[in-house]
Amino acid sequence: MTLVKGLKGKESRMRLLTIAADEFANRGFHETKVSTIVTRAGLTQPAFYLYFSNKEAIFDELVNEFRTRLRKLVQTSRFAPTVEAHDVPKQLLMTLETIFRFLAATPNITRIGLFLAPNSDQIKEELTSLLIDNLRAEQQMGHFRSELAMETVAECIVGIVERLTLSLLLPGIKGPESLALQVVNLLLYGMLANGDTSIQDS
Amino acid sequence: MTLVKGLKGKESRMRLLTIAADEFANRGFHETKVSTIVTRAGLTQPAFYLYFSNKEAIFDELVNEFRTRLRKLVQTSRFAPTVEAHDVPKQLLMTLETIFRFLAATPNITRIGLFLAPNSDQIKEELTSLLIDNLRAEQQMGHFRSELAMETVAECIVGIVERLTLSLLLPGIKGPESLALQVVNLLLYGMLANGDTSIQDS
Amino acid sequence: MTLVKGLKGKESRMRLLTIAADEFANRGFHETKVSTIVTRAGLTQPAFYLYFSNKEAIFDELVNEFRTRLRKLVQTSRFAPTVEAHDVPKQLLMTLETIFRFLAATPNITRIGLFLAPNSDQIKEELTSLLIDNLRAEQQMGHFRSELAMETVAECIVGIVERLTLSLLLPGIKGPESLALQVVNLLLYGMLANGDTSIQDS
Amino acid sequence: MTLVKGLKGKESRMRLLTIAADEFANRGFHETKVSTIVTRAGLTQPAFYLYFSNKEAIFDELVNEFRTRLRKLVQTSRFAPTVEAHDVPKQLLMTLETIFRFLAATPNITRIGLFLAPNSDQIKEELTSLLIDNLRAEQQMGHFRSELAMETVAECIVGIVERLTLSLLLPGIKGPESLALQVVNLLLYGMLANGDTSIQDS
DNA sequence: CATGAATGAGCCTTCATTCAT
DNA sequence: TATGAATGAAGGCTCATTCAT
Repeated sequence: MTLVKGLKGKESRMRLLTIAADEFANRGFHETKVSTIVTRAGLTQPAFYLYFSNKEAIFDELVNEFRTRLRKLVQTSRFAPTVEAHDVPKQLLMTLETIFRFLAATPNITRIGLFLAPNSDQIKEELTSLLIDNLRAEQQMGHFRSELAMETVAECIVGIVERLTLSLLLPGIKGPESLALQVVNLLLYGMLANGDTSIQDS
Repeated sequence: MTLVKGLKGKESRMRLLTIAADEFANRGFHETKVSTIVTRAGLTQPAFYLYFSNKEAIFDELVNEFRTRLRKLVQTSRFAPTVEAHDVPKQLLMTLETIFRFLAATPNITRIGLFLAPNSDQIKEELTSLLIDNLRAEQQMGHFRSELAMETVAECIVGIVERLTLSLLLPGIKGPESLALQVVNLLLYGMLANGDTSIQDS
Repeated sequence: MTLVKGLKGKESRMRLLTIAADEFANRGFHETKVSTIVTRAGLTQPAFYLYFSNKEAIFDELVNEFRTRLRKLVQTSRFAPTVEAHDVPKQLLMTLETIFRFLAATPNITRIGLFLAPNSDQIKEELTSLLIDNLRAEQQMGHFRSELAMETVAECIVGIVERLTLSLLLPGIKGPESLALQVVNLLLYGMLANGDTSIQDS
Repeated sequence: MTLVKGLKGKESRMRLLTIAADEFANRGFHETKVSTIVTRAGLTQPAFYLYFSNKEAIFDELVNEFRTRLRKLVQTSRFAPTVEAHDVPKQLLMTLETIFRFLAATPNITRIGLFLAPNSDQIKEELTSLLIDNLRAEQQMGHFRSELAMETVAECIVGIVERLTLSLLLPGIKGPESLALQVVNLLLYGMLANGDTSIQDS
């Protein structure tokens, strides 16, 4: 007999979610069949509809899980406003590490929320605007160059994060810490060997 | 009667390609129906198979068109190897401008090749490795900081380009020149207001 | 604890019957879902099968309830055989009133037994043949015109009753007494303003 | 080769309609399977959707066909306004004969439109209101008794027609002419052997 | 007396693709 | 160069019903 009433149902639901995440991440929405999910979960088709109203519903739930967790993560890791100038690199580094670690820890819903969801753009926009707030605050405190348009910078950071995630992080080629470090190094200090040339001058 | 033999056929084929690009770009592969393409082209379904062996074939043709054109573009705009240090920014700027202009000029196949194609990763890898070659050459000439791993930097640049393309360029929010300028400014000189702090120090 | 053994079960069963009648009457057999009945009754699906062997069984029980009650009613209100000529209208009036009152009193099972049951024809046939007996007796006593075929007349009366029930009685537009009166008036005296013309003459 | 372009399609469509009418009439909407219709028509399932957008669509088309034809019929057979008193029976007889003949001639769509359609009530209402117009006109010309409420009389006639159709006409037990004659006889002259008793007197 | 959990069976519908003309 | 007509293959979903507790 079951110790906790309703436990078995919760477990079936959970199994379906996990398997669905795996299927969606590796095959995409259309190539993922309800029949496959259900078979892998050791259930039959009607059981699926016991827990989710349709195929889209389970997909959306996964997308929302990613979205919610990402949002919480970014909101939590906001720069402390009283940060000293020499703390900026460390702060940025930690933020990026946190993000990369989260993305690496949940690769399936990352793929779903970041690359597969029809509304992945919204998710990224949300992330971008949270970043913009942080960046602008730093900029007004004089930590970042005033001539940089932070909306664009934020988009760049998001672009960097998503590309590195897809091609280096998720395949396991590089780890979260390594990537965070390189990104900070690139973004803060730029590529040039010496800082004496400015593009505006040319 | 047609003046040039096969002209009408060529035109039908062209129409199908153009409409397909529009449909694929705006709805994705699965949501695009052969029946819709064909109807918009003023043809019937069997006519479609006169020109393309199946739905994937027309999609692939569009992907390849993008891929080929992008490849040509990047190969052409390779950095001249004998470049002077103060030319680096201008060179990078021009390269990025060229790329953004190309992407903005053919928005439909850009969306297809960059975001929809299952092999869009390959396309980006190709772009990345071309970039790596260029960047490494510059680095060895002492123009770029030696501690930067150019494979990662190249990925970052590609990530930046694709994100800015999707969220600012294709929607027409910013133009190619403006974006190129901002990217160069960010990448070359970094974000910090003054360069006296190093992340390694922390 | 329940005072009377099995009381709770009887109540559940009753509740299911009442709700099922409502659902069947308003949606029809196929559009009525066991799940709905059960939910409205505050029970779960398996509980349903504690009381009824299947969906058809509960439907049939409702149909039979209607059938039985109708049969009793009609048998009871049989014409007294020794009726005087001037009592005929009153008798018919009372019979019709009784029927209309019964139908109006239980609208749900009326709808089910009269319009939804696949065997509603049998029910009506039964009613018809009871009517035929009565009518023929009257006819032989010289109260009704001898050239009328009472089988057909009985069908007509049943048709009138069912139509008036559906469109005027159940919606509450007219009451049982009003309808009975009009029907008697029409059936006994006919429509013609004066009786001097006969169809056979034409 | 086909003589008339598009003929084959029209024929397939027609076949589907005819077979569907037969299935619906004999089994009802839910028990009728698209697969059955299509098999009987010598086609496959997708072919069905070439001609009808779904199962309901073909059902509705049959209902509408019945509705339209019935409407036309009744509108056409309207009483001529200048009718002489002694023509009334003949007129009514002809109208009823026409209706019964129509119903008998197309038994399948009759069953569908009159007893199966969810909106069969509307259809009958429409018929009723057309009847009311006719009856009232006659009444005002003094042909029918002024104390009869023609709305109710019309309902009665419709009820008679539908019941006789179902139990005597469609099964082939009686023919249109016979039924029409009996109905007229009953409706016009009433059931009483002599007209000297009035219900109001009792 | 009742429930949590699950299933068997089946139907509608869609879409890319083809055949014959 | 094209069309009218049709199909193969498959997938999502629903519902009545049952098992084990």
